[in-house]
This record gives sequence, C-alpha cells and structure tokens, in this order.
Amino acid sequence: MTAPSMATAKVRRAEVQRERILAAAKQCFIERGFHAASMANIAEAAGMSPGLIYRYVENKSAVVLAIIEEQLEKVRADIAALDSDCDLPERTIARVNQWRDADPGIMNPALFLEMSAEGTRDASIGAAIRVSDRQTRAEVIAWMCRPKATGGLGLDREAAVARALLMQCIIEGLAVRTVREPDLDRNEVERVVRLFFDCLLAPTR
Amino acid sequence: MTAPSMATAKVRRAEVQRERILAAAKQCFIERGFHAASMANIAEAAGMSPGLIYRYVENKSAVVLAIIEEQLEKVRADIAALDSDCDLPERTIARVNQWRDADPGIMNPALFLEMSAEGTRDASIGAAIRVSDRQTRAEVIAWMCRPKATGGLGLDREAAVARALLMQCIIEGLAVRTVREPDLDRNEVERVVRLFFDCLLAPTR
Amino acid sequence: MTAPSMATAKVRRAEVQRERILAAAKQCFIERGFHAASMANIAEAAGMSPGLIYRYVENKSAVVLAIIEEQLEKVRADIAALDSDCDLPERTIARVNQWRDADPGIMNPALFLEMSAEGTRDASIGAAIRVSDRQTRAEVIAWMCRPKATGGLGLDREAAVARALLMQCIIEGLAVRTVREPDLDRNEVERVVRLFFDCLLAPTR
Amino acid sequence: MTAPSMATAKVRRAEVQRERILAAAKQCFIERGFHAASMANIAEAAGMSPGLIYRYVENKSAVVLAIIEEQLEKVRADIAALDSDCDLPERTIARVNQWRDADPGIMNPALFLEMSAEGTRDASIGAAIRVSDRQTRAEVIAWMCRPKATGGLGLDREAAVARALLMQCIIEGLAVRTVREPDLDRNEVERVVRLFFDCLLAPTR
DNA sequence: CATGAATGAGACTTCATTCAT
DNA sequence: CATGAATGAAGTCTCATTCAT
Repeated sequence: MTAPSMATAKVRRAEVQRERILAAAKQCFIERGFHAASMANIAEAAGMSPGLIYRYVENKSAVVLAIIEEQLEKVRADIAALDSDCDLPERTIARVNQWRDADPGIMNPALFLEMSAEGTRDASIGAAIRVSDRQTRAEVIAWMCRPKATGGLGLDREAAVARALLMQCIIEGLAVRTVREPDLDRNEVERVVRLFFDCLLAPTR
Repeated sequence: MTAPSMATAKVRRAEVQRERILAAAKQCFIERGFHAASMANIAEAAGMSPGLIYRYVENKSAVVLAIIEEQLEKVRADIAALDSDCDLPERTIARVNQWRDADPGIMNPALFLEMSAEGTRDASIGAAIRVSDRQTRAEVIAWMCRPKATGGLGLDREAAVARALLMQCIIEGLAVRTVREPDLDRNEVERVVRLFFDCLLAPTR
Repeated sequence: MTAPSMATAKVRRAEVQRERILAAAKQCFIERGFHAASMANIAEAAGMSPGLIYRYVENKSAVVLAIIEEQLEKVRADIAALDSDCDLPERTIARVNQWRDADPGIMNPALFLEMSAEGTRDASIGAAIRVSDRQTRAEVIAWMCRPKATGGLGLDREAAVARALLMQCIIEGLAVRTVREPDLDRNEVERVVRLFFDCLLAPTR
Repeated sequence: MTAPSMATAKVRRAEVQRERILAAAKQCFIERGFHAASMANIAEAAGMSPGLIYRYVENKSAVVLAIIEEQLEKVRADIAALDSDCDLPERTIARVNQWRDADPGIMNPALFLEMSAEGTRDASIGAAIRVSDRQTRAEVIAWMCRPKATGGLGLDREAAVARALLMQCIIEGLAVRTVREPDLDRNEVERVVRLFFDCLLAPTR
C-alpha cells in the first residue's frame, strides 16, 4: 500500500475534471439539445471558465460523442445484467419510471432521441450507434437462447431473434412515449408493459 | 361561381410560397437538424432570397413549429384512415418501408425523433405534441371500440386503451429502429411486425 | 453600348467590395503584420462589419494569400516593363524612393519581408513565392540575353544568369535596408546603386 | 580565488535557465513566427512549465526582444572578426551555406526577415535594429579604411562608405534569397558571390 | 413583390499570464 | 524553485434578421 504518487493524484484530478465537464454537458444537452447548448453553457454548469474545458476535452464534437458513448454504454450495461431470475415486466416498468424521474444513472430518453436523429447526420455518431445496437441485440438474443438452467429463456434461435427485436422496439417506443407524454398515467403504462410481455413470452405459437 | 377575385389570387399565391418554404425547410431539417439548418440553407433550397422568407413566415421558430405541426398532422391523417378492412400488419410494414425510402408523403422518422426531443425544451412544441398524440390515441381507441360492422375492431374499452398505447409504442419503436439501423433486414422487420400484431390482436384473454 | 445589366452591376459591386477589403487588409498587414492584424481590424479599416467580410472572402488565410499574390504580381509587372532604354540605376533609385514614401502602387518592402518569412512556414505561400521568383528571374535573364537592338542587354546566357541573380539580391537587399533604416541618407543610397550597376554592367571580364 | 558564493550560484543558475528559454524560443520563432509561437510552445520546447518561464523573463515581448538582440549580436560578432587575411568571398559563401543548413550558431535568415518587418511596428525593436545596423556598418567602414598592414583594406573613406553599404545589401539580399528559394543551386550562388566581390573590391575607379 | 447586402450578437477556440500548491 | 490549473480577453467565423433598392 504505497501512498498515491503525485502523478497519480494529477491524473485523478484530470479524470475528475473531465467527469465534471461531461456531467455538466449531459445536463446542458438534455436541457437545450446538442446544438443549442454552448460550450459557455457547459463551462458555467461545470463551474469553470470556458477556456479550461479545452484542457480536458478536444472540442465540442468530442464532448457530444463522449456523452453519446456514455448513453450507449448505459443501455449495454443494463442488458448485460439480464438473467432468467429477473422479472422482465417489472424491470421494464422500473426503467420507465426511472426515465420519468430523470434518474441520471440510466439512459436519458430525450438524449436518446436526439442522438438517434443526430446519427443520421454525423457519420461517427451513426456508426457508434449501429455498432452498439447490434451488440446489444446480440446479447439479448444470446440470453434468450441460453437454457433456463443457466439463466436464459431457453428459446430457439429464430424465436429469439424476432423477440429480441420486438422487445427493443417496445422499450424504445416507451422511451418515445416518456419523452412526448411525460404526464401519461403510470398505471396505464404498467398495464401496457405487462400486456406486452404476456404476449411476447407466451409459449411460442 | 364568381371568378376568383384579385385578393383571393394574392392569398393563394402567398399560400403557394409558404408551401415552397416549408417543403424546403423540411428537407433542410431532415438533412441537418432544426438547429444546424440555417435560414440561408432553406432559402436556397426554396429557390428564393433569405429576405423573402420573412414575408411569409414570422421567424425560424415559426418554421420549425409549422414543420412539426405538419408532421403531427400526417400521423393523425394516417390514423383517421383506419378501418376494419385494413390489414394492420401489412399497413404497418408498408409504413416502415416508406420511412426507409424517405417517402416525403408521410412522417419522417428522423424528424419525428428530433421534434420529440425538442418538445421537452420548447413549451409550444411540447404542447402541440401532447395534444396531437392524445387525440391520435383517442381516435385509435374509438376505432378499436367501434363494432366490426361499422369498421372497427369491436374491443371493449379497457382492452382498447391498452392496445392503442401498445400499438403506438411499437410503431414509434419501429421508427426509432429505422433511424438507428437503416440497414436492418427488411424480412426480419416484417416478421417482427407480424409477430406483434398476432399477439396484439389475439382474442382478449 | 447597352446599359449595364443588373447582374453586371452586382458583380461589379462585389468586386469593388473585395478590393475595399483587400486594400484595408494590406494596410492592416503593413501596420501590424499578418498575424497581429485581426479580421475586426480589417473590417474597421474597410468601413464594414466583421460579418460582411465573409461574403467576399473565404477566410483570413485567403486574404493573406491574396495580398501576397498581389505583391508578387507587382514585382513581376515591374520586371516585365524592362527594356534597353531604361536607365537601370535611375529606375532602381526611383523604386527605393517609392518604397520609402510608402507608394501603395508598388510592392511594400515590409510586407515583402514578412511574406518571405511566412513562406518558410506556410506551404502554399512558399510555393507561390518560389514560382513567382523563378518566373521573375527567368524574365530578367531573357531580357539580359536579348540583343540590344530588340530592347535587351545582349549578354551571353552564363553572364546573364549570374547578373540576374545578383541584381535580384541587390534590389532585395535595398528593400531590407529600407525597412531597417528608413532614415538612411538618400544620397548615400543613390551612390551605392550607381556603384553597383557600374560594376554589374561593366564589360564582362 | 574565492569559492563561488551561494548567491553567485543562484545567479548562474538563473542565467542557465534563461538561456534554455531563449534557445527554445528561438527554435519556436523560426518554426512558427513571433506571433504564432505560443508561450506554451516555448515552455514545452524548453522542457519546463509555462509558469516557470515568467520567473526568468518579463513577458513574451521581452523574449522576442531578447531573441532579436541575440540575432543582432551574432551579426555584429561576425563583422568584428573581419581582417585583411580573410577571403571575403569564401567567407560569404560559407555564411550562406550555414544559413541553408540552419546552423544555430549564426543569425537565422527567416528570423532576420521577420524581425526586420517587426521593427517597423514595434518602436523598441526598430530602435535596436537601427542602432545595431549603424554600428555594424561603422565597423565595416573602419575595417575597410584601416591600412592593409593593420588588417584592413586600405580604402579611402568615401569608397569605404559606399562599399560597406553595398556589401550589406548584397549579404542581406542573399539572406532573402536563402529564405525564398532554399533550393537554389549552390554553385550558382557561389558564382554570384564571387562575381560581386570581384567587382566590389576591384581597384577603385 | 423580391433581392441580397449588411449588421451585430454569439458560437467555438486559443493563449498570455497568474497563482495556489 | 517549480508546476500546471485556471482565467478571461480576444480572435475567427456563422447566422437570424432587417432594410435600401
């Protein structure tokens, strides 16, 4: 157990600053959008001068891309935690509620929509999204195919492929709803989620 | 049948000009996004001078709002055309294909996502979206409740409410997919749509 | 004799504006240097707003390059006017005096030095300079080789090559002197110029 | 012989640091120019932190001025070494070759041009240059006037004055050429230098 | 009715300089 | 003595909007 060296402390501080900037940027992007949020806004939200930001990030595009990667990563992490013990409907309902409560620990749905649209215009964003989405779905499929004994759903591949895509659509559709009608009745949403999973997970026809 | 007066002709011309501007704006917004598209871009796409635009629209926000209203209206019109003869899965598949082919006659999915996000920031956009979505869903519910004899689905109200919302989620989820993975296999998408509607429209449990 | 069309008038105006900007830029570059002169300085000197400049020029680099090309062109034009009737020493003395009086019609010696230095750093500037200098010297050599009957000096090629380069050195050396010691005694300068040309044009040894 | 005191050691160290900074600055100024080179560039080249630089120099202008003084001094030192034994043409050719090879021990020609131009803008630079140039030329004149027996050229004053100025012009003209056409044929340059000195040092007419 | 030149605010980014550690 | 994080002014460039023609 050596005391942290000077160099380590510095690197740590740089990381902290970078996190501070990214957190501020995320907030600004949520509040104003990628284009409307200015570096000055971000600097103010991060409690630092505009010039200082450039010590920790290359430029605004890099900030946008970092936030997008972070969002994609959050989705992937959420998927990676799937196992047969989890109650899919409850879990989904919990996520929707977290979206509504603007839980900063998970993907932000407004950001999700904006970055999806931006991906049609910025090649690097589009590529990042496609890579991540494909990987995410592959993991869902793998999980669905795994036998129940090892924490999966025990579906055959064809059924899994379709169900994974369908599940992705529903969840993303719920994200859209959350953004567009944030005051939607929670019970109604819960009922819909349950209806969906009842049908999705019913014995294959 | 009076001949159109001078005044009418003028009004008509103004409408034509406005349409030209809005069509150009929509194209620019799709290509660059609401904020990145400039009034100069729009003017050029419309084949007119930047100054002239301001004779027909108040300012850029008004253009954005008009495009958003137009998109909302396209969705409502699509819903209003529902009847019991229509094959819901086929119809949905057709829409997804139109999205992928960038059919200008229907809602544009990238614009749909961008305006949804923008609705969380701009109160007038948010309000317009909520009003429209609520009305749209009400119409779907009404259609589902109507007896089959009069072109409906003959569901009871509770079942209809849940199914309308679920259907909305799936369709919007498909829009998200179209935007994020434009190269997704069409057959796979079709299969998913059919799987979904089989389940949605199965005899109520 | 048709009246100038609207389009022609517009193009003309654009040219006039561009000239206005370039004249202002040249003045600013002389007074402050390429890097220290700001676009705002240039805009003010040109009597216009900063934004307007970008209607007529691509960016600051383009302005710098345009001014440099203009300076190079002035040198070439001066050389092209050489003929056997001209009294080389008198002509050179006249140029030096024009430099000292900051005659805007000819190459500016401070700009000449600054752009020469900048050419070692900016590839496009360096290339433009080398091309121009080579062409200029080739023309001097051609003139020196032409028989006196046709307005040349009637030197053989080898003698001409060396004398052209030497003449270029002296003239550029005088430019350096003008910049570094603007208060140098004019008579002394004249004497030096005459001494040089006496020796340069003396019958080949 | 007292051992160097603590204080002397400190002063010595300060001088060493200052030299390190100036060497780095010179390199940066050559590579980027006075204005484009940043204090951060210089700090990095000197292998120290930006903050530390300010312990040894007042500010950036002071660094520029110091480099300029150093360049002027190099020229003066070169001139002071003149004596009748030296072969003026060979010596000049050697200098040109050193310029081309970017020998850091002598005046840098690109810097020479840039500082000459800067002297027209910054009064303290202009003054330093004029003082130095005048002194340098006075030394050349003195050398040319000294009898050959004591290491001079034995010219009369009037002839020396003109020849000193002419020689300065030629040498500075060669510096300009070196900067503008670094790929000029060395043999051609040598021939020109010899041609010039043949003529300059020919028996006075 | 139509043009497009013009403005000026504001966006992104860099950099000389200072100062807490 | 030394570091490098931090500031804030200033620079380049864009763009919504206006207005003389």
